Amino acid sequence: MTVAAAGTELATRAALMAAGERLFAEHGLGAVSNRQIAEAAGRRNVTAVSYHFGGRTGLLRAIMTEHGERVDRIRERHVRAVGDSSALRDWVGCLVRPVPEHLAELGSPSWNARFSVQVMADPALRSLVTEEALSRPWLRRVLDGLHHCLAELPADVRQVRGGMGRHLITQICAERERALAEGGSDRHGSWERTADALTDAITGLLTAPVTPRA
Amino acid sequence: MTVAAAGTELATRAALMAAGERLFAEHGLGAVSNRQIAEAAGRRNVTAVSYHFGGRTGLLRAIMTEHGERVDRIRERHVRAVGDSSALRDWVGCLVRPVPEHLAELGSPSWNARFSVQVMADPALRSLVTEEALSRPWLRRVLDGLHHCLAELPADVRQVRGGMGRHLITQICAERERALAEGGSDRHGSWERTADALTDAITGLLTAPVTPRA
DNA sequence: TTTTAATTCAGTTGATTGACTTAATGTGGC
DNA sequence: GCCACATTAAGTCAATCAACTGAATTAAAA
Repeated sequence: MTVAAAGTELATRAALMAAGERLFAEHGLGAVSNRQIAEAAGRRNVTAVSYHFGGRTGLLRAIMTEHGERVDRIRERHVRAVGDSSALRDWVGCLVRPVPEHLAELGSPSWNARFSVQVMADPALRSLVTEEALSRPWLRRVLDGLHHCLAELPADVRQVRGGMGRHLITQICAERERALAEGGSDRHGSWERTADALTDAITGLLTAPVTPRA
Repeated sequence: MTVAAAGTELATRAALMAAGERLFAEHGLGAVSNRQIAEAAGRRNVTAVSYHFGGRTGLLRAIMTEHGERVDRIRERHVRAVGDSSALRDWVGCLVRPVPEHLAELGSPSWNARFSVQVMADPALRSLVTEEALSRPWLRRVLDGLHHCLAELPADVRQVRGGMGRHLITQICAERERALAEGGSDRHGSWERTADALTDAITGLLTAPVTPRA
């Protein structure tokens, strides 16, 4: 691959990824064909997705990886900032904040949060998401920190509540993204307030008293 | 429509609804055609969905309505039991418990929780779900009760946290349903424990302290 | 300039889709 | 026995899809 050729290739790849992300977020995975993505990306070659990504799954994976890496880089900063804190809220912040901060960086309208919801909802692609997420080292570090703070919580409860936190981050960010895209209301501070709201809620959720089993 | 004809029609309608619910839950809305539903329902008439429900949306609506009514009937019992309690946890219970109880009644494997996630995830059908949900009188009654208990919470926070509760119920029940269908582990008590876990978590989430805006 | 490889593109194939049409089936009412 | 009607079946239709083919285009390298 030559340098300039790489340049054009990357331009097309990026255009396909952006178009795919947007269309998937707007209409759902099942309602968008590879043709529509290529056309929305301004290519008259309907096989562009197949050529550049080997197929639909390759495109999805590329989109997820790009955002996943950027989010993990933000998360690294947060982890370094909290050091070895043993305050639960610090670690919840490390879990939550990178996501809305990333979305704020993307500007408005962003599509990534809604895209993620679509991929998560697809029974065949579900595993792809968790696999991709758990490959991020700084996320794993945060999960360790949380685990440490919640040592006294029964293992099964900790497990379930962790899943709740994951769902909350994904879904609430998608909802806010949707609201921002539609209403276009106060963009400044919106993501910060979302981060606060999620941190509050997830901290409360994790520390809630456990009803003893009957 | 004659009586016996109605009998056969209902059998086919029910078969189509069951098959559709299962296929949608397993593979996602976009991956299942009306033909496949008819075939899975044991009909060689590929236009059965169109004939009985007027189309895909009609089938989805019928499935949602059926379960929605049954859940609301369970919720009625819970509301009558708590009376005019002012304890938050009672009202959270009224919100949460009807769903896992309904799923427990359906037996294993059930598909409704995963089906609901699929419909909720579809950008075009989202409104259909909330519209259907808010048409249930006992759900509205519960929302009033919750609102009353959370009067001191800022309106926007109450709004967002209510959405969090909704997502949690939907997503966690779907996850448990999936686990039950795959692992088939201890079915007895599983839904009860899910109800407890959700009630604990949502109560904690709703009562968490609110970070003041900067 | 010529070569070379990456990329784009138009066109084809075979399968699948939802919507539609028409005929066959079966059932209750007369 | 016969009719009217709801239901099922079977076949057709145009549209759309992903995958593939081979030619045209592009631009760097020789």
